[in-house]
Amino acid sequence: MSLQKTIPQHRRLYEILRKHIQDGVYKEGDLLPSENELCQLYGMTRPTVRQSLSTLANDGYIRKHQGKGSIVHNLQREIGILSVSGTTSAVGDRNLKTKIIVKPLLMPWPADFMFTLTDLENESGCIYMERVRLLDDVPIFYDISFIANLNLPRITARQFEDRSLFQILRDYYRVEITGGEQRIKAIPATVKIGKLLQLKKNHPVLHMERKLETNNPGLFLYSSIYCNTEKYSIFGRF
Amino acid sequence: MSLQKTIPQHRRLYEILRKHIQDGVYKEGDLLPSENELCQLYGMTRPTVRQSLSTLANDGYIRKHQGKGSIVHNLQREIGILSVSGTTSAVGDRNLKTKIIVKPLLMPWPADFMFTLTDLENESGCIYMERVRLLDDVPIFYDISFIANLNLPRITARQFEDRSLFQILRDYYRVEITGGEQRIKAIPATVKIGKLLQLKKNHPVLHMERKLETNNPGLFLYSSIYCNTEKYSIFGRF
DNA sequence: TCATTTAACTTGTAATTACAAGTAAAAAAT
DNA sequence: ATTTTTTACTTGTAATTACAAGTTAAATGA
Repeated sequence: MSLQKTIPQHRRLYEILRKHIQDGVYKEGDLLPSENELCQLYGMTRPTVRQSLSTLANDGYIRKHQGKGSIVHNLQREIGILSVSGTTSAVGDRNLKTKIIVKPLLMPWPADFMFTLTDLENESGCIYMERVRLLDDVPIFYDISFIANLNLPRITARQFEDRSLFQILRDYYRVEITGGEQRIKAIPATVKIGKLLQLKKNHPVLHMERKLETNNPGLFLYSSIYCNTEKYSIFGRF
Repeated sequence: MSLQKTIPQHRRLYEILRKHIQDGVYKEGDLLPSENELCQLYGMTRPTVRQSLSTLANDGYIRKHQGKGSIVHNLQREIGILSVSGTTSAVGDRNLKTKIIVKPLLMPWPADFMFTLTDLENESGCIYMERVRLLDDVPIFYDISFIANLNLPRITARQFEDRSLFQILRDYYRVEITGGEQRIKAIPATVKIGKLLQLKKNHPVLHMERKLETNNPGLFLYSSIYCNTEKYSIFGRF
């Protein structure tokens, strides 16, 4: 079974423009080519172009202004609440490092998992991994991830050091995040969490439990994330 | 200047369906009338109906399935991260009470405000209020709100006890939330916060700083929210 | 009876046309 | 020179048509 037969035109243009925005071809505040120009450039009609732009706007990559145009709005932002916004200065990706605590391994799901699982998920077991992410060599996230072992061949062999989990899923398996839900709490740091995040025991830590939906029906990503919010806040747009 | 001259058809249908979903006319899991049926019912063409449904889907009220239909998906959810999801049982609105700590009053903006303000906002001053919201008589939120004093006549005279701030803005001033941003941290409770949320000093507390955008350009709602996440988590979808 | 095929739905994609409404810069008038 | 008007753009709204693709249940076959 092939993953995608034909890509719709509006999707194709969406991906082109999104990539251009992320790669900096169009920068924050820039005006995108007008709808009619895009029609000519990519040989589509306006409704098709508008569908692409509409999706881009919904995803927060651009803002549309009647009579003016589409303005790039590529704020610091990932899925839901993810990005880290430093209170002192803006943070580029260059200072972000990832340390693997537990390499990806196949195992059964924990007995009392934080989310309810489908039978299919339960049967197939999960890919488990633990990572700590550092910003300027300060540990910010302690990340425990669970993915159902569904249609992800050889994933435990991939290199997770530099690339993000999302990027790997996207590049190798064409898995895209389409939405999700999360629960957030403030909890006192346990000894283990305190050690990993270089905080004292009982220091306030942000705890997120997340379930991410993908374009692959039935495939979800689960993660339990502990955040050191001493210096940085969790930033989110909606 | 009137707030709205003519409402587009797709917007009108969107509002109708959204209201029906929220009022329970269409319940969770229900199948909405098909696009062609909606065309007939409301005298529109399919592109117009599809635009309404597309917006509803983007806002999370429905999910569309090719060949099947649009399924209502009105999960517990407000704007961004707001809803409270009890770990023990689902929480209805009936147990939610609001206690006013500081009644709405007009005052200048704080000197070192958490977000940067426009000149217009700075000149007009802000409407300030403090509230504590209780769930089953347990204080959950300590909410400090700031709104620019722009086109909101007599707002300080309104009753804020039962109704939410959002509801008042919507009903009386036609102000709708269109998006926003927020920063989240885990912090130790101060003495004041501990007192209001019935927690010991230094107990972990969730702190959210939020800026909400509205359909009224230039009008933003700001709030600083402290949450007791002992028994309840903050739940969010995206 | 059971499995397969067909038909009748559903939403998805896409081109075409027309006009409305907002924006900004050029042109004209003062 | 400054203000006003016009013009040429931009996106927004909306109807129309056609076919593709996924879903479901009825009809048909063995």
